[in-house]
Amino acid sequence: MRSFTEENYLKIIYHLAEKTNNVQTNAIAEQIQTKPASVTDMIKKLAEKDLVDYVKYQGVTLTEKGKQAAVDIVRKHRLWEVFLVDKLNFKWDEVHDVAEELEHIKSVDLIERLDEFLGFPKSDPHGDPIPDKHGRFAKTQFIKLTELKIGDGGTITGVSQHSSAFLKHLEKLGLTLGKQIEVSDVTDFDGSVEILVTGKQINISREVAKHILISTNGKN
Amino acid sequence: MRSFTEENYLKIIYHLAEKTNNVQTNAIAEQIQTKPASVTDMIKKLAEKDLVDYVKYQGVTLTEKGKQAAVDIVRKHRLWEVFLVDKLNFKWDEVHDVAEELEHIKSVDLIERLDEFLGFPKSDPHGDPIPDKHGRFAKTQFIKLTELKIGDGGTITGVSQHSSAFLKHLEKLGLTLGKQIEVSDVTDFDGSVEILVTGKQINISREVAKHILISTNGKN
DNA sequence: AAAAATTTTTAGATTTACCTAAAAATAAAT
DNA sequence: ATTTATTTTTAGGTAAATCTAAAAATTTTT
Ligand SMILES: [Mn+2]
Ligand SMILES: [Mn+2]
Ligand SMILES: [Mn+2]
Ligand SMILES: [Mn+2]
Repeated sequence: MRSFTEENYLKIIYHLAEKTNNVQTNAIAEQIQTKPASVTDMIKKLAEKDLVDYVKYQGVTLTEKGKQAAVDIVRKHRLWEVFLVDKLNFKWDEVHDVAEELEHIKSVDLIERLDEFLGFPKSDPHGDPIPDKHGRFAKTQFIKLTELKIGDGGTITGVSQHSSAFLKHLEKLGLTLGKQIEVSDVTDFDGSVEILVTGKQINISREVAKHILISTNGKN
Repeated sequence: MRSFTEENYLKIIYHLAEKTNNVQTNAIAEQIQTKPASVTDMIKKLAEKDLVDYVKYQGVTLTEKGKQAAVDIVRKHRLWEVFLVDKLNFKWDEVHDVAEELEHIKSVDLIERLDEFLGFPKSDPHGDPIPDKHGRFAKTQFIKLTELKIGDGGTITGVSQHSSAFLKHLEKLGLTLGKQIEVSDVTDFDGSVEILVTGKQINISREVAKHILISTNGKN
């Protein structure tokens, strides 16, 4: 039986490993809101259980077993988020914290039935892919809005920032999942991006654009 | 913020208090699967937080505040059970353990929306009443099947035993919530009860009959 | 009303997940 | 190649929830 805390560590390490191969102690500490010394303690425990490979001072990587466990938690997190949005009418900026709790409920049966009840969704309210029961999922092929050139277009299919403030902001701008956009200009001065969405011309800061993920129609 | 453990103690004390006014240390220990010494420690903590009234060697009673907290957990437990049965097609004997975990999820918003999603159910899959958001609920007026006399009838509206074994047994006998029954005989030898249900005559042990709750039609 | 049995509490440890402060290792800058 | 800065680990401690063994209070029996 894996503890609530162990599960959180595994998930955080998994997400950090998407960026850098070797995950550092301080990075984990920051994410998990704890001190580096505590992280070292927990890492030793996870290594003891063969969930991570650990070389002193060199950071950690998840073992196959650890990766499986982490993906399983990610699966639960995202399925619960779908449930909250699709069935309980939560907004996409309101679901993360509750899902953080729900993802630790233990029953396998529960999550399989929930998956079925939701119609086996492929992605969560933020466009992130939902692993199937074997932990498999298609690697998403999104590009950042900031990588588009003037004249390029595509569909908003994800976000790389899940803070409530950011998501609320996008909602207000009408930049939700599925919307078609086209880049009409990029301001030299501050790098802000002018885009065309649902017939309107709007300007968004580079900071915002950076976290909007686009799937191009393959036409560019 | 109340811990998982504190919540479990409050709920157990609440349920025990339905039987006896002053709840004893050993009774709590048995229910919570721990040792009396541990219970004493926790009781002191709960008393410190004004959740229970405690007199050494005299057991505990919930304060108004403690009762509120306990009823809130019971509400969550029962709503989740309804969700599992109505939406995820769990059987009534499969839901208790998962609900034990789900009842500790913290968001108030979540539970209000879940309540609405389920259509504000008044009772759970075992016939137990679901408190509303203010903790109010009608006191159920069931009688035990064993209290019926020969010729008396009524509707099965609850059970006072939630073990999977018991519930599966009832299911097999066709004794589920809502079924009309009538007592046709009581065996002198072992006190077993012969009942008429959906046209069939069946015999159930006194032990089983004791845990079946009946609402009479007021005709007796 | 004493003695015996039961229940409850205290005392002292253990485990898990943290912490702070200081030491050790690694990386970056001069 | 040293020195300096940063990162990571160790050492030693704390709080929550548990435990065992023993003491104290209460209840039951004689
Ligand atoms: Mn999330
Ligand atoms: Mn998400
Ligand atoms: Mn239950
Ligand atoms: Mn129930």
